[in-house]
Amino acid sequence: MSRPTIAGVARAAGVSVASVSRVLNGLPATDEMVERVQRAVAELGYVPDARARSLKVGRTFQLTLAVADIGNPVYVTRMRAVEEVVSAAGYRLVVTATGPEVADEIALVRGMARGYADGLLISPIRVNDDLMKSIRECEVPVVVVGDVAAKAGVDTVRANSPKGVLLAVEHLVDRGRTRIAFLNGPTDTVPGAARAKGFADALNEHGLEPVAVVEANDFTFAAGRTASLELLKSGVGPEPRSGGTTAASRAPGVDAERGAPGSSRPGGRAAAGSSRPGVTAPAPSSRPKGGFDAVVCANDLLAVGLMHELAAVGLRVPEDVAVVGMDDSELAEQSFPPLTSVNLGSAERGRRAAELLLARIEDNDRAPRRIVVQPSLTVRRSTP
Amino acid sequence: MSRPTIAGVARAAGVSVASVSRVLNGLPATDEMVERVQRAVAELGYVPDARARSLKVGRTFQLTLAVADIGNPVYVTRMRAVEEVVSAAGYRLVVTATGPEVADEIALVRGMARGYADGLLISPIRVNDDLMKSIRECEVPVVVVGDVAAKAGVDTVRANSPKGVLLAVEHLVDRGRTRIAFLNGPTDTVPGAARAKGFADALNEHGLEPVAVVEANDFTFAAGRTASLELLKSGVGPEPRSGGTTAASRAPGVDAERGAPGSSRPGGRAAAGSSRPGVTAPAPSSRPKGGFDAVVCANDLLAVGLMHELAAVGLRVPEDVAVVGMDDSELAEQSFPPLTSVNLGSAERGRRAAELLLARIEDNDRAPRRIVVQPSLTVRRSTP
DNA sequence: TTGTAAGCGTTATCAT
DNA sequence: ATGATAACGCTTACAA
Repeated sequence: MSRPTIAGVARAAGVSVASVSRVLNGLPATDEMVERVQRAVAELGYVPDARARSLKVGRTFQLTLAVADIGNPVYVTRMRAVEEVVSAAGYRLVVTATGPEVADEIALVRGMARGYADGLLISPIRVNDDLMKSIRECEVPVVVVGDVAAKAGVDTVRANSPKGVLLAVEHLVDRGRTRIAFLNGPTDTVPGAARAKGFADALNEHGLEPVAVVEANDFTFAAGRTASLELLKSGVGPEPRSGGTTAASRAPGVDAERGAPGSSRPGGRAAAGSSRPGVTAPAPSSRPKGGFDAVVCANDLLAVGLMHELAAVGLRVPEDVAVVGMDDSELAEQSFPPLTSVNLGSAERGRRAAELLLARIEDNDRAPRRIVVQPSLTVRRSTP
Repeated sequence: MSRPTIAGVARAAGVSVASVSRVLNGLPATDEMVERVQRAVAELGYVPDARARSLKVGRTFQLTLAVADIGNPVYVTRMRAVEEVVSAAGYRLVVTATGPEVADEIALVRGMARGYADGLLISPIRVNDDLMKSIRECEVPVVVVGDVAAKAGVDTVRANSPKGVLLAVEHLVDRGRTRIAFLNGPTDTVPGAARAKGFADALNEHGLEPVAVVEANDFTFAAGRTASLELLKSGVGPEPRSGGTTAASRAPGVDAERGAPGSSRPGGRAAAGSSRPGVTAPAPSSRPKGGFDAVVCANDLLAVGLMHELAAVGLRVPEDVAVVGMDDSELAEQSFPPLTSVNLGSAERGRRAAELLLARIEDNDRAPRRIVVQPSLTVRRSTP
């Protein structure tokens, strides 16, 4: 026997389907009616069909959260926050993973027209006009978490990345580090571009020259390691190229634990650093002596990748190199040493975005809002 | 103007709704018909309503993956694997997070009757009869990833935890460690119980006595730290209680970096260890001298938590204490030192489970299958 | 307060 | 091959 429908319940209770529906939806009915219906429902184990219901009422009471990479720990914080406000409002949250491609995201946004959910929360990594167009034309309300053009006329909640990078740089300067490198993610992404600019501005503001800027292929641990290798090989390592005692020589018993990939390179490549693909170093004349003593990383995964490579060549964090990450994800506290990280308000952004989405579902005519969440710095042990 | 329906397309194309439906579903039609319909569809930007469709055909072409804790990195591996086979089969994967409570999971399983999806993939942390009952009675096919009673008559894909623990112990013994402690998660959970038994058996097989068994409140990083503190305080630390030179005294420059919580306890509590809640230590007579030189952890998060506390009291991994985790999640390679971990086949289990689910959707009468995925050990640097 | 019936957007059956 | 029409399971006017 198949699943009971409202008709079956009505028959079993000896009432009309309309009455069953009313009781189920808490509309006025006599006590006896309620009683009879509830008994029948319990007896048959009836559960209303959400599809039929939503087909009729035009709402699914589901909200979709689209994330590009479930593997990034920054999303778990966000998901938890979103889930909280969404379920408090009586909605179900469903999470779907889009790939890293813009096309995947466009397909997802377009697909919302199929009626899967009443609204969409999306944080695009890469953005182009087609994506913005599909978002604007989406059948259901969309709020985007991330920095997209204001003219888009869509609700957004974004972080203040430049300010975040500034906090990182200020903290480092505060702790006496001025030879600062930057390990970024791909700059053809929204966060990558924002952070690149933020870093340039922040250094500028402090009258500093960037020691090196490396761009990882992706915002992942693996990409972070690869890029860090480049950073170390690029000739702007922390060892001074002439005399001076640096921390590196004071790290006994740590640097010998593993073959140090960075140090097994052919010697004398220092000068070639700036011509390496993916690595941008200032002209030798303006480059500070002694390479970097601190690295700002565009996210925590990259930072952890970097710390692994630093350890591999016997450099200590924070003594030799201070490292600060961004996102302040769970990984930051789990890493060793625990990572000083810029909290870009991932949870807060999720919460606000969810609220915006709910508000727009209530009233689709309200003017688009653009919320920006301010960053803060969580100091842990990866900086002095 | 609202979303176009199939009727609108029919009108625009000057044909019947039935014809539109046919063209859209690839049923036979003249070239001209196809042409006209497709033009109208493109013109109006028509997208079929999935709810109406699934109401009619009885299938949603969506599959639900329920996870208890999105924060656990073991799930990202699993999700990726599941997503791959599911989308290859033309289904959409939606992920929903249940809480840690059995009640949440029961609610979710029951809720499937609402028609959200065609099948459910669930890995319950805690299991009771009610949950199994709801799974058995679920309106849609369910496959459970995890170890549940065979009599349940449901498709399952499980890991071989005991074998996994055995691999860990064998590896440690192989590397000369015999004073092995166990950091487990809650034993009222499925994996917790399985791993507890596995540890006892594994030690038995090697003629070893457990040095200590600690049970964390949860399979999380935070719980791992708390429990590790207990492990260290319980009096079965690696320092010998009488004479002898241990590794702890050979760790210069590492142990002073942070106030060592474990060592600030009131002295002379060693004997009280076995009476501490949550800590089970063998009777003093049978306890090996010198405490543990290795710890097996029930998952990677617990292991990382432990490593933090070990570092805090100046113990080196793996020199002083070898640590092995379980799950071989992304965190294992990201942790420092990289964690030797038992690969319980998380991805493989996800893949097989998804296949089982698809097969059962095809044919609901097939006999329930119980697949077990064998573990392997990934050796990294947290063991000598 | 309760029942009857229309209709949400599809697909599928039946004629044509 | 195409068109009219009856479901799918529910909610909601409208009538009684």
